[in-house]
Formats: sequence, C-alpha cells, structure tokens
Amino acid sequence: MRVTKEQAEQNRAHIVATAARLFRERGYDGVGVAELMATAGFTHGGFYKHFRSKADLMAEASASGLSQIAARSEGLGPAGFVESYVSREHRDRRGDGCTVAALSGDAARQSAEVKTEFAAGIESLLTALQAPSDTPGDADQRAARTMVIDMLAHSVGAIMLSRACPDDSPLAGEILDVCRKEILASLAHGSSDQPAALGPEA
Amino acid sequence: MRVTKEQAEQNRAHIVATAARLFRERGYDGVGVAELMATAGFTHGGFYKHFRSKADLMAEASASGLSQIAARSEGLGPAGFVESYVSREHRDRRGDGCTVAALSGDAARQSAEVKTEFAAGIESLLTALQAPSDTPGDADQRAARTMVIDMLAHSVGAIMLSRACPDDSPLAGEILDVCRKEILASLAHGSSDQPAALGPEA
DNA sequence: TGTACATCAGTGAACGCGCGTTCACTGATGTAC
DNA sequence: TGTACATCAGTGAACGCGCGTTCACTGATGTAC
Repeated sequence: MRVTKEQAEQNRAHIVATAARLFRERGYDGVGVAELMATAGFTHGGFYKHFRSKADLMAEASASGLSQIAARSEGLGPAGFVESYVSREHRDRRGDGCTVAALSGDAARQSAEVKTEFAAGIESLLTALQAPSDTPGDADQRAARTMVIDMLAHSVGAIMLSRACPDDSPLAGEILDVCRKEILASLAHGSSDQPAALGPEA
Repeated sequence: MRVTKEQAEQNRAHIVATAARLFRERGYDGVGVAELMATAGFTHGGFYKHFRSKADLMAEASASGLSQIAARSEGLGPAGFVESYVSREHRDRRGDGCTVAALSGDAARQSAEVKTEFAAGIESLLTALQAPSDTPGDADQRAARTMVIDMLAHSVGAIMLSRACPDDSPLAGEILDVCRKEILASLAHGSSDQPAALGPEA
C-alpha cells in the first residue's frame, strides 16, 4: 500500500485542492472528512497521515484557495477584475470562484489561524490587483492601495449580497448589474482625495 | 405545565429572537436546537411544539433579524447608516449587528426559503435606507434605488472583509477606515449617470 | 548491485459524541355544558 | 358561575445518524549493509 514520496506529496496537494473547492461550495461545516477524502479518491483513515486535524486542513485549504484567486487576478487590472468578478458566471460557480467571496462569512467565526490566512491572502490579492506600477511615489502607492481595498470590498459585497438571494430573483441580478456599473464608474472617476488614481486602463 | 396562549406566543417570539442572535454570532450550523432552547430558557423537547423543523426556524429567524436591521435603519439616511454600519463597534458585535453582514455567506448555501427571506429583507432595508422622498419622479426614484443598492453592497463587503481578518490585524481596521471614507465620499459625489442623487444630508 | 529490514501512505472498522427529531408524560389552561 | 373534560406548551429520556478521530493492519517504498 505504500506510495512513493512524490505520489504522497501529489496526493496531499490533491486533497488540499479538493478541500478548497468543497469548502467554497458548502462551507467549512458543510464538508466532512470522510466525504472530502472520498471525493479526492481515498478512504478517510489516511487523512491523519497528512493533517493533524480538520482545523489544520481548513487553514491550509483557505491559504491555497486565496493564493489561487490572487494568482488568477494578477495583471487583470482593476476594471478587468471587476468585469469578471461581479458577474453571473462568478455568482453561480461558487466552487470555482473566489475564496474570499465564498468563505469570508465563515472565516469570521473561525480560529485565528484561518483568519490569519485570510488577512495574508487578501494582502496578496491587493498586491495582485494593483497595476504593475512603474515605481511611483509614496502618495500614489497609498492612493492605489486605498482604491484597490475599496474596490475589492465593494465587489465582494456585491457577489455576496447577490448570492444570498434566490438564484432567479430579480434582486440577485439587479445587485450585480448596479454594482458592476457603479464600481467601474468609480474606478474611472478616481478616489475621494486623489485627483486620479488607477483608472480602468491603468 | 400548560401555559397561557399569550405566554406561549411570547415564548415563541423569544425563541425566534434568541435564534436570530445566536445564528448571527455562530452561523446556522453553529447553533444546535438543544443549545438554542437552553439559551432561551427552555428544554429542547418543546421546540417542535413551535416549529416543524430547525430549517423552518432558520427561515423565520432570518426574516426576524432582517426586519430588525431594516427598522433600525429607518430614517438614518445613507450617510448616517454608513457611519454606524462601517464601524469597529458593528464589526465586533456580530450578535447585535446586521443579519445581512452576519449571515449572507451562510444564506448563499441555504434553502430557497431562507434565500427568499433574505431577498425580501434586503428589499425592506433598501426601502428603509431611501430617504423619505417627497414623491419625486421615476428617474429620481430609480437613481435613489441604484445608489442605495450600491451603498449597501459596498458597506456589507467592507464589514465582511474586515471580519474575515484577525480582530487586531492592521488590515481589519484599514479596510473599515478606507471603505467608510470612500463610501461617504461616493454618497457626496453622486452616482455614475445621475447628476446628484441622495447625498449624505438627503 | 543484492538482500534484509524499517518506514509509512493508505485501508477500513471502531470509538465517543452531539446532532435533529420523536415520544410518553405532566398538569395548567381553555372549553363545553 | 361551577364542574368535567379536552387540549397542548413544556419536560426529559431516547432514537438513529453522521461527525472527527483513533487504531491495528497491509504491503510497497526507502534505507542500511
């Protein structure tokens, strides 16, 4: 039954990736160890050869999911991000979507470990979203960070609010449409005390 | 052991209110029927004299919590709402806070019944947040609604993102400060295609 | 390179526990006369 | 208004079930010589 070190590492990574997806779909409490392992193609007993507890996996799967969205957002630019993020496709595909939008509500009630991974993951996402600046001044950098934080919170709120409504309800669609338009407009207009921060084409 | 009809109704309402608070604090899955009834001051067996199932209570407690935040926001005006909503006090008191911010993440994975209550509750909140208009035209009403939807999603996103970070992390505070300021600024500037919608003093 | 042994990823049964729900029972309330 | 009986909110034990976790076991891999 033993397996090569490389295979074991691959299996472990596969379990983490499977967990990240299942957690996004159903929440941390909505996925059991046995079901997770079965979905990944194993029996549940082996779980503890890879992780000390479900809580440990929750932190690791969160970090994995968060690094995924950061990587996927790299270079999109704020406007490109908003277009794909505040969309029906994203709304309806929770398992394949953003971990922040799928699990922030759950994370708020989790251990310091999980929350620490969220803070680190959000920081990575903020970095990925700031346009690859040509080393601008401190003031510009701070304005860009402000803009990206605000834009991310705005986008996350839009998706989460829409998802809380019935899938086919008019309100669910209206929230997405209104917010996408308003967020894109605010990107074009710039922030509250900077003449013009990163616009859609920055 | 029997109790007057009035007392029974009061007890039922007390259970619903207790559930609304506990669900906000720990999520739907984080509160058991036995613990809920004990917190409300009863034994668990009586639960099914009031509700057909935990799922039924979840829908009812959601509706109750949502009507609470709508009532509490009535007449505040958008700027007043944002000041109190996007704050550390709200962030740190989940049980006493807004049901939308506390349970939207969970609601996304719940039954159509719960989601329907959320859509209805959000509509009430939107109505409560629109300034008591002096019967303006259709265009103004639509602009006001657009503004309030956008502002609510923005505020909810700010609180949820902040709550996903460790309580004492710099990022948790930064998100609130940045977003409160930006949302208030956007209220002052007006929406994307209306010259001036409801400002902070509307 | 070949042999002997230790390691350990994966298996599947078993554990205690808390969950949502059911049920027989109690006894004050509500109702019919 | 007073009496007899039905109702039903609340009690607390019990149910089956799925959870996270443990454990003895397997057998191919990795290592020491």
